Amino acid sequence: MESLKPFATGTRVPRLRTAFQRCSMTETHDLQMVGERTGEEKTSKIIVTSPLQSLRRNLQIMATQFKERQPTRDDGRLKTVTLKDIAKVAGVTSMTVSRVMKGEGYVAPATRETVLRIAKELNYSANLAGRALKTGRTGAIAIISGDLTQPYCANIVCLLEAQLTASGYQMRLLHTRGELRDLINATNATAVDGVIIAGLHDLVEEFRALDRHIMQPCIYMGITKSSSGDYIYSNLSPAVEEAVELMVAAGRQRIAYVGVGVVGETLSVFDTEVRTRAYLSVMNREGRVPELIGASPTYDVSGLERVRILKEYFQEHGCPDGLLCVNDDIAIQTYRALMDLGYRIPQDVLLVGCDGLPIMEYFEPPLSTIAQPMEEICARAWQFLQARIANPDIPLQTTSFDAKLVVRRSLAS
Amino acid sequence: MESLKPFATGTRVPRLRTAFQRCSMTETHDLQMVGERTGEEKTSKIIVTSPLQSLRRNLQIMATQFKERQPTRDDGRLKTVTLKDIAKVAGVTSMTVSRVMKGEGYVAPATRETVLRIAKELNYSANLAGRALKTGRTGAIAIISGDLTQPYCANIVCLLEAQLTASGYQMRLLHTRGELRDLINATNATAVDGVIIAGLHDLVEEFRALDRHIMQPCIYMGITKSSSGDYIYSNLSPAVEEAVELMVAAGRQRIAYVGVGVVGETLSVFDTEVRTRAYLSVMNREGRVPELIGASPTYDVSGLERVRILKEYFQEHGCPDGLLCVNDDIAIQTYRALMDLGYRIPQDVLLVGCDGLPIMEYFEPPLSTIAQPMEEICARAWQFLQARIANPDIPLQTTSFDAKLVVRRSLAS
DNA sequence: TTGTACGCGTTATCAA
DNA sequence: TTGATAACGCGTACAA
Repeated sequence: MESLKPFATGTRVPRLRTAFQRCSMTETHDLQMVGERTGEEKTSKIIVTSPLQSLRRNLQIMATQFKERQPTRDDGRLKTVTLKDIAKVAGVTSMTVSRVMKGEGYVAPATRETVLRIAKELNYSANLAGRALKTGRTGAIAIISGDLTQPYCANIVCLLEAQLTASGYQMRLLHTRGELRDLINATNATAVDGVIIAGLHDLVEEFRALDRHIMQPCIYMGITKSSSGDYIYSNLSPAVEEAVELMVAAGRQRIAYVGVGVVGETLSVFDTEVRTRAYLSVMNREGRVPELIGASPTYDVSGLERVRILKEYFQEHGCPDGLLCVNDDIAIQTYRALMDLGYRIPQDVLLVGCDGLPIMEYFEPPLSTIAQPMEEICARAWQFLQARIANPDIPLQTTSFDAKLVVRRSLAS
Repeated sequence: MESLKPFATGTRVPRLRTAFQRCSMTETHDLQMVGERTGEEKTSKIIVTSPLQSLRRNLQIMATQFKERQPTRDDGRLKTVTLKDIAKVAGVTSMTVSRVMKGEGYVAPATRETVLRIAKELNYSANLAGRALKTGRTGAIAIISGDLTQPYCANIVCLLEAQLTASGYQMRLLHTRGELRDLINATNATAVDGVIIAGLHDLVEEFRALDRHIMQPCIYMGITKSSSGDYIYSNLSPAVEEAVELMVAAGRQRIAYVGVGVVGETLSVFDTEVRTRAYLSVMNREGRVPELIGASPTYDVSGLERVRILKEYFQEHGCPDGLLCVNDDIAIQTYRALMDLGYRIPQDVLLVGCDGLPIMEYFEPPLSTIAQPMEEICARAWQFLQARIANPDIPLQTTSFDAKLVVRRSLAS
């Protein structure tokens, strides 16, 4: 490791300690571009120092696609290229062009080629509004999801987006912080061919009570079943039970469940779901005393406030030696509370979350979690929805997937 | 703390250790619903044990909104209620109904009331395709964002969604893992009134080279400026310099920068941006030797692979005593690498990330970061876009916001 | 204050 | 293999 001198900003970096000194990727390209209408020529130099292949491929695209912006019409609206424009240039009718574009019906090969060339030159792209008006299909799917800032929801949206895009559909993301009624109305006002409801763990029950008002085919993804519509069910129970049994096997005495809701004479509705039931069931089977901890009275409480609540609880009641959290968010908040109070994981407390967030692995110690097979679930949801759209009268479609316990150091004593 | 007996699943929980034992929220509601066409009556009991007020409000909605699904037409398409349907019932023309719905033009109060009542009864919602076709406005905005599984992007999308929704616009989320060309094409094919480009840190330069092909008004949000279009600029330099100066003041000798890209004779394009420049500049000013560490040759490398690369680097070259990371993701990956190798933060290494992700605060020790004022940035972006849509010919709109260093324990020696 | 006529861009249908 | 026609639902322009 040689010693280096300081240098001014903007100068080349001489020699640095570096993990990647294998190759210098610098290349210079002369990029020639010709405007289609004006015939104007442009040349610009581009220096590529990037290993990302797509950049190099894009140089070609830039060269071939260079074109001026379309002129605007007198009324200020952008003049877009329509089927008729292409038809006029090609000397055919818009119907022929339509057939070529859709790839359906009989068109003479020569005609097809001409039309395609012109369409490309004019940079044609179909007006979806016109098509939707005629066909009644918008080629879009609404996704109703929970708060995207929850990585769990973001992940679902991402996976679904990949699915839809692959099938040539677009995604409309719906999400409201307000009344569910607004969400339902928004859904109906949104021109889509179908709806997927996902990641609304806390609201799904309420939502389902209103979903008769959604006019489009509708698929549920989640941890509750439905009697009225297609759904994908995530079965968390086996993994929850496995986690508790691991804690028992590790000799832990006081195994508690951290959830959302008010714990009173009756469990809060928020927690009368599958995870809580599984926890209570296995605790009963093991002859243990259940302990329910409310980290947050409702879902709309900030993370730091939950940390405060949990610290208060642990200070007042002492800390259990095994903690099962309703989701990874709360597991992370519990982690923070435990750290603040000086507890050690896993020596003093075992900790496990639920959702399978990748971030869990990065904490010290790495945090265990219960993971759902999200890729498969999302793929299946899209499959169900496509089938339902194609034929609204097919019988009820349902599947369930088992979640899997991911054991990391936070669960290994 | 009394001792408790186990109980069977599904029974009431007798008495539990609990943080919230204040109140039992159980209420029972009889819900009466009447079908509008059939006159059929339904009653169901709902038990509310939730503190979430919206649930209670929704009971009323359910009662008033109950309605059967619309019948389907012979051709299978869902029969939707149109302006004409309402007009027929109300004994007016569709134009009158249109005026009422848009709230524009003169309509007699009595007529308006009748129309509104009927529209509500028929559960009318406007066909966006028809409106878009006529007006050329879709009421939708495309957001081109990076990978939503990056919390940074998810946050932006969330904030923008709130902005758009508040203005009565819808959001179309565009994102491709493939060629940028596809993304551009998708943008044009998507019927939207405008585009916001955000969170494409790694690709924004490439993208900008192609953005002439985007037909709609377009706003950039990011850490690079543009000469050709409206943009919001996040100025990270002052905060980066502040972080380095803090490390210097703390007596740290070897202050390195962890970024993405290949470090060779020339810095990779990925890292020839504002953060790297600010780092190099302040190191130069302080008379220090810069050290650039490539955690990942390109952006599409998995987090765990980056951890591996970083560990390899630290094992080979030893560990710097101050680390500045290009973003929070990489800061978290660096954290994991340091933990695996037994380094202590902040005793052995000071660590700071960049993005202002909330999750940073939950690590032990809490990790410092550089935060952009995202709410303001997103609000401004939407403001710019609205202005540009209203009048495409207004002069270039630009603003810049300074990022702020958030000092936590990882930066306090 | 309300109505008539027309066209936005596309495609289904039928005719040639 | 291609063309003519009509219609999808809405809103602008103008007439009454």
